[in-house]
Amino acid sequence: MYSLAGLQRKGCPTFALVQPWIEALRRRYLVQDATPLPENPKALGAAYVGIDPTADSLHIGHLAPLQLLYHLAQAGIQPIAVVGGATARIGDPSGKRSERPLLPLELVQAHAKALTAQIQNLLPFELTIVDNLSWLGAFSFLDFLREVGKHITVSYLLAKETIQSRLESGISFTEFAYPLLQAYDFYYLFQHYGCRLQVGGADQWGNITTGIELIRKLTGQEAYGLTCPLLTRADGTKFGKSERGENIWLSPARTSPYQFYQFWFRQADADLPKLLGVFSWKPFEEIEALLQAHSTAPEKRLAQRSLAYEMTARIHGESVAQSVERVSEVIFGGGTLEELAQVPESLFAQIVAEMPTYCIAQVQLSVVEALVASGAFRSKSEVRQLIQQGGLSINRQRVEAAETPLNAYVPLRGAYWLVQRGKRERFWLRLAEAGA
RNA sequence: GGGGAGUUGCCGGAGCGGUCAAUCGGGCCUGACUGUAAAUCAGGUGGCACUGCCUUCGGAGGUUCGAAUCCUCCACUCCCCA
Repeated sequence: MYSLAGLQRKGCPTFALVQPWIEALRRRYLVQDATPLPENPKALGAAYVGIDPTADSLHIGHLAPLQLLYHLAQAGIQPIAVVGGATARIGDPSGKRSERPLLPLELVQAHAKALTAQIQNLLPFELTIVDNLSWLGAFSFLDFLREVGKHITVSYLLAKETIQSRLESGISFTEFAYPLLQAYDFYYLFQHYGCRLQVGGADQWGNITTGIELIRKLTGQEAYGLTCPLLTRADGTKFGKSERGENIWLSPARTSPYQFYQFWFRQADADLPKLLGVFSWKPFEEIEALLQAHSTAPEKRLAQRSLAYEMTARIHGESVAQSVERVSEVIFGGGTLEELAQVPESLFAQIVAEMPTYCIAQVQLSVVEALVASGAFRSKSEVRQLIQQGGLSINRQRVEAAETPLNAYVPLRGAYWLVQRGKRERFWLRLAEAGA
């Protein structure tokens, strides 16, 4: 038996991780904290990760814990994903500065459906997916207080870092009670699926240990917890958001495959060991070889390319990944306008389909007017400023003056202008047919 | 219930009657150098018909030639006492 108190603080290494199966995860940067774990992973029975359906898609922040599940499944542990149809209606205070608005039931259910499908497609093996609404939904408030609440003291919850940090800014009883719901999930899975391990992001440590505590109180048996680090980049900022601060979603409706691919492709060299370790399904040795090859010629961006391809293929499929990769090569390859114009029709169609495209209705416009009218930019000042700074190119040619008429640039295939904003952002401006 | 402090641009945070579209820092954007990397340096960061004009400093009124700055009311946040 171990002391829970000693395990609650994040970031303090609690003991030596000697088991080889854990060591394999650790060198992939997938381990932040763990309770003492059994030597044989099979003793864990099953492992689960919980995801609350607070949006209609997963984003890449959800991937790391699922990767834990992936590797555990490889080690022979049955993987379970809990879609938190019940808990999403309450709101997890972990890592949140302020109270969250309550989500309507129908919305949560729609989200849960979408996430279930995504999770299923994400892991290459049979996976049990359950919704905690199926057991928490039936619980009456009184029964919950009697059967669950009785076993966890307020002071125990108050000691949690996630609760602590919210005491000043305010936390409702609803969110305060959240850890109990998640604890009960763990208990339920322990009883019904023989699940003894819960995994999650580092921010879930408090909730996980609460579950372990509940299981111990109710059954006298031991359960385990394992968290992966919340990813940060080498410069200390949060990983997983675009430069603009938007999430990178798995749903193509929210983040296009092209943008998804580009996101991975742009990662900094210094972050690659971590990113490949965490996200790639390649064997560790293969990753090391790749990093080695990368370091001899970093300008080739071998590692970024490999990572971007693998992730895009996993999420959006092999053929989309190929297409997006080819498109990126053509668009960023630095080819001249002539080369771009001579691209085969089928590839050109692909390029246009994959990249963001903005439409205008007529050509009798200045560059500035056209870009604003198409919706690509929010204001004319923004475009003018960009031009002034030399950051705007159309059809591979730098725009020198804001008043330049758009038709000073000959459109590709009669209707397309390739717009480059800075060195990374590229999109199409398209002349829409009058009737269309 | 009583007393006090506050609400400014993406964030932090100055400004306390005119010279304020608002110091500064962070973030973000762009350029140079490069490799769609990092670091560094430089510039930019409300809108427009751009040497000018228009709309911004919690909301609504008011005082004044003139307000982010003063007054009144309202809303919200925080702190202290009970």
